[in-house]
Amino acid sequence: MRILAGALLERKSGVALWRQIADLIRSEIETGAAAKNGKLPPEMKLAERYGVNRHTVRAAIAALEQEGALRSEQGRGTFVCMPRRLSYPIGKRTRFSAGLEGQAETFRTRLVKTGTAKANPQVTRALALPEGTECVSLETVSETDGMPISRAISWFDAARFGNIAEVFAEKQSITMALATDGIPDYVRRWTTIEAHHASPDDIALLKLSSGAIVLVTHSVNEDLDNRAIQYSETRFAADRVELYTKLQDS
Amino acid sequence: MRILAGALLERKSGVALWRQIADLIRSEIETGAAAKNGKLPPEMKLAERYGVNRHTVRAAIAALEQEGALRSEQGRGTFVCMPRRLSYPIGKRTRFSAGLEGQAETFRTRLVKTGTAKANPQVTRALALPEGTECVSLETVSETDGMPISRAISWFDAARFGNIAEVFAEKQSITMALATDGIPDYVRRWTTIEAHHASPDDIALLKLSSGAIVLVTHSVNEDLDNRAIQYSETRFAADRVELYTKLQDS
DNA sequence: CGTAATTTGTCCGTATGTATT
DNA sequence: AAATACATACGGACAAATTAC
Repeated sequence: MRILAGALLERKSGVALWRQIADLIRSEIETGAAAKNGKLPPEMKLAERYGVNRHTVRAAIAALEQEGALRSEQGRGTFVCMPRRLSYPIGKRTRFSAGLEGQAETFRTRLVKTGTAKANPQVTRALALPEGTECVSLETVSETDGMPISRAISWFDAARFGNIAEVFAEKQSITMALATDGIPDYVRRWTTIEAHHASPDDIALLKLSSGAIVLVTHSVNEDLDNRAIQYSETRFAADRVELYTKLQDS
Repeated sequence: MRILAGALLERKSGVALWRQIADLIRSEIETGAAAKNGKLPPEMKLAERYGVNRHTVRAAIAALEQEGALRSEQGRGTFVCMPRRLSYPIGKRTRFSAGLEGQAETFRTRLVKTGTAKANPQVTRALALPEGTECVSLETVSETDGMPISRAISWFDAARFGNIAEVFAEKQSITMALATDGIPDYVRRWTTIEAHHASPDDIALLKLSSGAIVLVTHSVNEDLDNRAIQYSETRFAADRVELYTKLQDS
């Protein structure tokens, strides 16, 4: 019956079967295991494979259609419309769109929220500022081809970059906003990488499913005089990206 | 107070309420918003805050207990037990115990399994060997202070390092085993980083609870003549480590 | 010290949603 | 389409352990 699926699907896990199957199909699409030539097996075959009823598979497919990963056509079949995992380089010269060049058609970073406030110690320590310094925060969501890839909160010293939110709103790029503010170039000083369960905010902004994972990086960028100018927390949808580093100094 | 929760919690969304609340509490623990002095508010207060029944909160807490984030004691309360993360540097000169120096008392890498076989294409490509080349694999588990931190599978060209398993068994260190085999020094060429749900093997070997996360790195080490000598997959317990990189080349 | 208040653990029952047959 | 089984969520009651007074 459902002996095989019994190993993969859990029945009282708090997640409905159709949603688990949706998650499964999504991840199988990513590894290329589910779909030959971009076409999914028939619903009956899938129901058999997962050891569930056809109606349950249909609910899963409906959800994936809703979120844009699949498109099914009566009489023809169900087809994949979903990108593969992107490889995001974290190096000395980390830039969002430049790093993903060639892996997607369009790039966009959208401003979600901005504010100015006394920064918490974590931020001021990273930026080497006195505790309690006023900082500007920029909350953004980055997308490639309409799919959210990551969201970030960045902090800047309000005394030097008080207007960065407005400049960003115009230029749509932090690199360009910094250039306008007298920072022609900058490099990544360090990056820490953690993995966490997605928070409710992650789930909403990155369009994740509950139980999804995010790769969380904290990083500091510095100008060419080695002065810290930007501290960021970036949260990547872990099933859409891998991070990548090449030959690095100790 | 339950107006707020009403905006965050969705009923009939395919995800059980108790699971959504578990996600919420987990993220609040991480930001430190949920627990004062490491103690969670009483179940009744939480139920009130989220606008649900106490039993639903209990289900959420039980899930977080299962995954190792909370511990509740009858009559006393529910307490946070998220361990502090070790910071594991991935740099040009990545070494296990040297990297964690000062963060723990004892370090140990234990050999779990070893074998020789035709390597799969992923391995041979990384090592720049002809497809189907015989490779030695070493499966290890690394611990600090008795707590498993990571496990790794490393592959070496069998023609050059056919005896590395025996040498490792004696030396208890890959660096020393390579030195014995004529590799006085080596550097990290590249690293990719992904995050996944823990596999059954991860759960067993790293003593994780079900539902835990692993940080998965793939990496290649090369000798001083830039010849690839070692390809590794390392799986870190994500709630015990963060990865760290400093100033790195493009 | 004992007693009451707090807080978690367990049991019952009922209504509704989900999945299969 | 209907019957069945199970999971989810709620409500209440009381027991057991700990803490406060």
